[in-house]
Amino acid sequence: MAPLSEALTDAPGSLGTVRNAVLLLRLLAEGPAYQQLTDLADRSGLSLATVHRLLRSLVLADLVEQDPRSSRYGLGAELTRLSHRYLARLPILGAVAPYLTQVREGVGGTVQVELLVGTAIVGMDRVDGFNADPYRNSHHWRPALLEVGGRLLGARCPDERWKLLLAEVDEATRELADAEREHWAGAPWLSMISDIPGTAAEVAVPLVDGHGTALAALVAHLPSREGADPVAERLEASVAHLTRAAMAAGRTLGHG
Amino acid sequence: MAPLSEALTDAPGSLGTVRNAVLLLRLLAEGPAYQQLTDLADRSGLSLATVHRLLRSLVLADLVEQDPRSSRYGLGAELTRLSHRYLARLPILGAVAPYLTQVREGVGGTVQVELLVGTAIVGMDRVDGFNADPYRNSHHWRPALLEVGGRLLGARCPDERWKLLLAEVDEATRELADAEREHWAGAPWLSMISDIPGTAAEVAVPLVDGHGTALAALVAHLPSREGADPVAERLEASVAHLTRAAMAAGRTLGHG
DNA sequence: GCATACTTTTCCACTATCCGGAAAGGCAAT
DNA sequence: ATTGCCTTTCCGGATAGTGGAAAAGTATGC
Repeated sequence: MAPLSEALTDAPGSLGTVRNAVLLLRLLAEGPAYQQLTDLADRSGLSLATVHRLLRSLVLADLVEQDPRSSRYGLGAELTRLSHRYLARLPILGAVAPYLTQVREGVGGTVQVELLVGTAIVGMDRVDGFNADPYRNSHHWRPALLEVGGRLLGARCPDERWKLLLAEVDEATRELADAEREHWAGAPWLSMISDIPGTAAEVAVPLVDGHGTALAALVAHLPSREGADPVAERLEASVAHLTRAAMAAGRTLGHG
Repeated sequence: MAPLSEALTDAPGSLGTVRNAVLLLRLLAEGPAYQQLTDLADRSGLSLATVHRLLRSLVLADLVEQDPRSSRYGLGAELTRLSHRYLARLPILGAVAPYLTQVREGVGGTVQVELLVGTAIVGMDRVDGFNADPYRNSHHWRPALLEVGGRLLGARCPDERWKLLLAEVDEATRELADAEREHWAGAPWLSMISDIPGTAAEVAVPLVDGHGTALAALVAHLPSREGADPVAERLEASVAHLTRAAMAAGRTLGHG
């Protein structure tokens, strides 16, 4: 049976139909954009007829699209509408949004607000730097522990969730993460040499609410400028800008 | 019965459970962030027990969150992950993304890629202008026909969909839209005096694939600069930049 | 060109399971 | 303490979702 289905198999008190529908959405979310019925039936462990019925229902709801050419199935556009509604009413996003442009001014690079959802770190809002690289990975996402923002947020999660995050990465990073967790959880900011071309480093600070829980990460990408001040100095300045914005956002949030 | 439920009531060949689950998601998407069970049961026309069961299932799947304080229900974070996966694999977004920074350079204002989903126009990718207003309505969304991008895309839709769009706006814009549809559908670009503070006008061009169907709109917000060239001139220049990017994106798309 | 293999879709009887009414638990007020 | 409101659980019965198998539709081979 597919790994994903196990995670959902034993969920007492959950409607089977809903469970199966969500399972299909998850299967569609991984792998290629459009997938065939047979394959989905195989991976889900459900019968062909059931999968077909479920997908037809989801298509009717626009949560799933069927490619008219190949009649294969993929995720649907309605998901973006629901997601937008979710984000539009997320207090933390509204709280930081006004400060993002200021931070860009100070940092000079791209600034992003990242959320930890499931085991992935995803960018929810961004302000691109002035001389940003044309290759902007807007909807890219990676396992949380591979990104600086994810480490910051992941280390602050309860152990149960932390284990899930570890399971998503390779042996090397797992060891690193286990060794560094304490440090990551306590640090007021975290930096990392960036994989992104044209960017020297990325640095993140947590966005905390009135109760002290970290809701999101504010991440800046420092551009690499030849012959400019050493990275260490610019990094320090960036941290100052980020923290200031984070604290301001935290204040407007208050005790949620 | 609530207006939304009617739209879903008669959907032959759709599983009732899925239909109801989606109905609840839609109800949660409109109105306040967190809503109470009783209210949802009322609006959906379903029994309390049923709504409770459905919501519990959706919570287990992270598509819905329950506020531990008030035990009210709202949309869940998993929606953003699914939405991200959808967007990450949407060809048109990948095709324009590299050109957005160029367009910003030329236009000097914020540039956005907008999609028509349901009856709403939503921004899927954006590059903020250099002196962008701190008030950036990132996850704002409005009925399609109120925005210039929505008019461009809506007018190109089949009549059936066009009617739905009309139903979402007030009488005045409805008349305007009916009169202008032909024009909007044929125009290679469309502009409009902007409601957004600090912005003089917005202008949009369609992003078309190899078959000539408009998949999205590329929208630029021209900043208002005092004593600068008349808006008309800057608008013309912006249209040039936008069209060039749109054509380049269309080429990399090819015949999908 | 036909034949083969594969994939999607439909049909149908069965019973698993989803539904609604009603009762039981919580939580804030008055 | 009592009342009212909202959430959660319980339960029998009938609905409606399930899976096997057959049919329709499409691509691939020779």
